[in-house]
Amino acid sequence: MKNSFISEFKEREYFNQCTNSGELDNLMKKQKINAYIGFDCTAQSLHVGSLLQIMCLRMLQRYGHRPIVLLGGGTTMIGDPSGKEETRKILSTKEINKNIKNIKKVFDIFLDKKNNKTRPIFVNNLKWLGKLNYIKFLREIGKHFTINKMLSFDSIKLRLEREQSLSYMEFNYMILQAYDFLELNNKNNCVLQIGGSDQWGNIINGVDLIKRNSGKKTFGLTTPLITLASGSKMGKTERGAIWLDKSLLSPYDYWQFWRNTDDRDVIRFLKMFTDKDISEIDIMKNKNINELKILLANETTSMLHGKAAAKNAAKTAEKTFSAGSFGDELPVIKLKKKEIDIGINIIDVVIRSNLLKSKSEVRRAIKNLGIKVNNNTIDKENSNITFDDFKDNILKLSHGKKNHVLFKITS
RNA sequence: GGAGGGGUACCAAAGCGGUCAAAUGGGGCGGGCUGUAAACCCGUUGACUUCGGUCUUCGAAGGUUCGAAUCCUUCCCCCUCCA
Repeated sequence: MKNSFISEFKEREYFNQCTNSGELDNLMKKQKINAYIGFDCTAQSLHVGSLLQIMCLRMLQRYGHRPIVLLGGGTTMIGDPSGKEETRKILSTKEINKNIKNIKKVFDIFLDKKNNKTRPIFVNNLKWLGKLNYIKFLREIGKHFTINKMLSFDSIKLRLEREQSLSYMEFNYMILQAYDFLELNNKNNCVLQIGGSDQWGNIINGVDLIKRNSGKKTFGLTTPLITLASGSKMGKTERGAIWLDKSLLSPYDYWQFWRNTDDRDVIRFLKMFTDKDISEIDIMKNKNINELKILLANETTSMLHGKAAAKNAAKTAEKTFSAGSFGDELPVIKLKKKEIDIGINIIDVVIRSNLLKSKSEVRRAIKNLGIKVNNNTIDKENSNITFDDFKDNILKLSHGKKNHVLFKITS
């Protein structure tokens, strides 16, 4: 049973549901297959919420299978009602194309493009969805779907039960996704669709459609929704999404995200989000939990941003937290010499750092002893920053224990 | 179509003419303890402020009043029951 895609899939806790995992396992042992995952292109990039799916694609490659990355240029124009309370905002084609271009970069990083046998195929479903003829589509595809069944799917049912409006446009989403699978099955011999657990309904619709339309057997496989030990969804922090894009989230912040993992999630995340062998992780289990967190942060960060960036992030964290100093991965803000000559208030400096948004927040933070300059707590809100506060032209400003910014003087 | 209930800050939910920038809980943020964890304890949670105050907010728009989240009118949206 060892060393099969499905068994490792289960060991790493990627497994939620499968249309027929025994049969799929046999198939994947016997031959190399093409499998696809679709990605929504509503946002300008992907965030950790998609990371598990990306890891699935990587694993496919490791077992010699070929991943197909479907960037939903067409379906994004419709909007998946799954798990959504309201209709999504409708994006223009231009915006979607811009997003697709940027999202593709993520896969260029995570997936291996050198091996000819496993090199990923990128497709945009707008290519076929955009050309569909309505009457023809209804006659050939629409006839396989019964409204009775469509109404029973969670994505639809929940919306109707809550009497939230569901447009005819969105109602068609699952058919389009099913059609995607059919198309990929025909054109690319794709026999497996993987997705998050919320995609189950959409996926089995595709499996059914292919069966009815061409009599071929295909598979669906889903991953669980990752909830944190604290009960919340992964990847959504108050400060914003954990983007897989260094222009939206710095390597250091990405590293910090993993470093701050809840104790109870560390082993699970090592299995899910690193390439470490399961056996290796099992041995490490008893290691110091903080070392494991650092390992997790290093592994995940180097996978996305490269070894050097991970190392820098780790070094900066080490200096900032353990040595009470600072590292060069911290954000740097420039301050003009003249501004200090004139006299610049601590409140304005904090605002400039973007650590806090309003002056009231800053005043509050000062009152709560949450603002520090070079590790010294500020307790008066009407103090000024002076040249003496800069050592080697650097001033470290902190909000709380984890948020630091460096200031430098420029003439 | 008929009858009733409701829309309050990030969320849930009190308030029902002045003492309301609005109880309470959750969440967030900060402090303490620790391990950049969890749990727990404390503080804080509209904006601006010369710290005296000032300005904007309770579905939307009007009105009554010295004064409205609270009363009236119209409109929009949601929920429950009946047909």
